[in-house]
Amino acid sequence: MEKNIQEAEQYCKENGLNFTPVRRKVLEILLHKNTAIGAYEILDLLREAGFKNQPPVAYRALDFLVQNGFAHKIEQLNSFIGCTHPGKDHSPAFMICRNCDSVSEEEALTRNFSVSQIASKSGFTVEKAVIEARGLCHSCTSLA
Amino acid sequence: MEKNIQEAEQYCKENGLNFTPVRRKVLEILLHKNTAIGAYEILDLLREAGFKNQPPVAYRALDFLVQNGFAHKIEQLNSFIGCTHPGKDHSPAFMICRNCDSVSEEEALTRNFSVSQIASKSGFTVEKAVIEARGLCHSCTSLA
DNA sequence: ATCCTCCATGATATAACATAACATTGCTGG
DNA sequence: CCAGCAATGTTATGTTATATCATGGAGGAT
Repeated sequence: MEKNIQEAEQYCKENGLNFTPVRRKVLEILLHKNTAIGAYEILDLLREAGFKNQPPVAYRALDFLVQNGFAHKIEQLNSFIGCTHPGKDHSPAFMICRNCDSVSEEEALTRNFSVSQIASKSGFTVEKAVIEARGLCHSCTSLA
Repeated sequence: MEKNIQEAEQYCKENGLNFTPVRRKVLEILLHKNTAIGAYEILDLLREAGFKNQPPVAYRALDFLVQNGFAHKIEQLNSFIGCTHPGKDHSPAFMICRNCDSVSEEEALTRNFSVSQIASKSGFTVEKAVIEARGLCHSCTSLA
């Protein structure tokens, strides 16, 4: 946990990123849970810790963390989770338990994998899968 | 398009589902676009068509359509798209173009596939992939 | 040293998305 | 007839997210 924070700090230093107190705090909050948490819950925790607590405070910090690979947004839950193995170039798959709300991040290496493979490796039983790719469709690629 | 509606109607008849006017209208709205559209935009179109337009009207119809496989929610966009090949048991993957906003639904058969496979088949260039599975984690499965 | 610019934060307001809760209607079967 | 149920009507509110403009503080250029 503390190790993850320090790695983030190191990475920011090396890459000219500003790892400010509120960004650090939000990352700490995220890493202290293994469930995804919403922006407004983060906001409450920030207030308790003495930070300002208007929505943009949380959303800005989250944007920074997501942009730089320290956190991910879980779209189905409109909430966020700390990244347990940051590294700029990964394409994660999340396994969200409907019973205990735990979220585990699995690496979908090179985007070449199958959900069932990943799930069975970790003992997860998939009931529903959301797969949404963003990019350029065939015609828009051609135009470029 | 009209064919899809009739199939939906037929399917509902066979399965004791109530394909009411507002549900039909929402499905028509969804099928007339190849982009995903938000609940409030649907609401506007419903009003124009003479339906009531409080939010629950749209959300209820959308729930029905999603429940029964006639539409899907695109989580990244908080919006909805008509299903082009309904059939109770499918596990779709969506390719969302950032340039023209088109969304294409590909079948991720048996949940055993890879995003890159699907994408290359359709000429889509993936920039980011969201993969989120819901179900039961290992420990919660054991407890059951 | 002064100023300028940039990035981050502070603060206010509002937009966009979604659901709770209760009332009403209209069908269907006893 | 009327009880029960599914769908819809209606009002209100909850939840998530962003736009916009103001302020502050660090670091570089002259």
